[in-house]
Amino acid sequence: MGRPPCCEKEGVKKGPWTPEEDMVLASYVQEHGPGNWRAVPPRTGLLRCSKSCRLRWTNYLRPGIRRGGFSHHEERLILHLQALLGNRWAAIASYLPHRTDNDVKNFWNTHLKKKLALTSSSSSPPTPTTPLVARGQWERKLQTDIDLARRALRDALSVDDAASPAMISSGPPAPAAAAAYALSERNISVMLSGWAAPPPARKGLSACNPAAATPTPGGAAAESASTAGASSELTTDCCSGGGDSSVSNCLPSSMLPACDDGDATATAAGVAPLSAIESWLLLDDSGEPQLALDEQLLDVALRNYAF
DNA sequence: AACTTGTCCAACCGCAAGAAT
DNA sequence: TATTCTTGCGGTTGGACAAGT
Repeated sequence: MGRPPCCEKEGVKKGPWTPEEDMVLASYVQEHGPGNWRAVPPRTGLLRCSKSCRLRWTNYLRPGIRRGGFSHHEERLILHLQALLGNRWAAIASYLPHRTDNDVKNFWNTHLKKKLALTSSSSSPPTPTTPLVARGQWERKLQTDIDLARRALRDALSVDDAASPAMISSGPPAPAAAAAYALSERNISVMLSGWAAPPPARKGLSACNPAAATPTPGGAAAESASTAGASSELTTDCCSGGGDSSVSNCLPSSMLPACDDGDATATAAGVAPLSAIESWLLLDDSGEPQLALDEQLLDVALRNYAF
């Protein structure tokens, strides 16, 4: 039997969400917590399908989401992570605490892709001595070049918040037309700032990485928990024991701990454990110049990206 | 001023994976 | 074990807006 549609097509509203709908959805999630999206439309009276509700929440209403331009550090981070992970936007976004996968994806498609295209076209084309590195080859290479990867990742993850654009509360000036709505959106975020419903223990990513998959109470909390939670994303595959293991292949097995009871307990208690990968990243305090590594990683990104 | 072209991004669609039954 | 349900993810689209002609 084929998979049924997520919702009835008739009587379902599509298109942009109105502030009123946002308020209804935000209020519902505030009261019941995210999850069981199937129940949201009938319970709230929203003429939206469950999928749309979930998407609206995760991409827009969820507290702590940063809107506006990407900083240089974020840009570099995306470049590096895209070279490492490919188009796994959710995984990449998990390293950018206040960005959604949709935002990262859009930013990649509208900015970085072109940037890379320009850079690659202006630089010397691949020659027989610099063959295009297939992803699998790159991953194998990375596996044997852990030190390079470690330093590059650490560098990429050292996002300087001071250099980042302001958060929602003091975000970049919005177009006048959107100002009113931005205000209501802001209000919703403020309203939800105290939201503290415990994240439901769900499968895979959610279980290992509550910060990335579920809202955390307040921006500060989300910020503090995000990095460790995000890093746990890399352990998801090993936890679930399935799926694409390319990330696992990139890293030594010792850096990919199982989701043991200790981790689970710490996560459940709201204390994000220092993940193995972060420990790994923090090991090297040599403080060597990172510019060359940046260039190497960018080179990898350029060669890895097929036009 | 009117039209065309380009950019940005919110939202939709379909697939896959995991959980539930 | 098989089937169904629910959610997450990545690719793509459509509309609003800006810039250019």
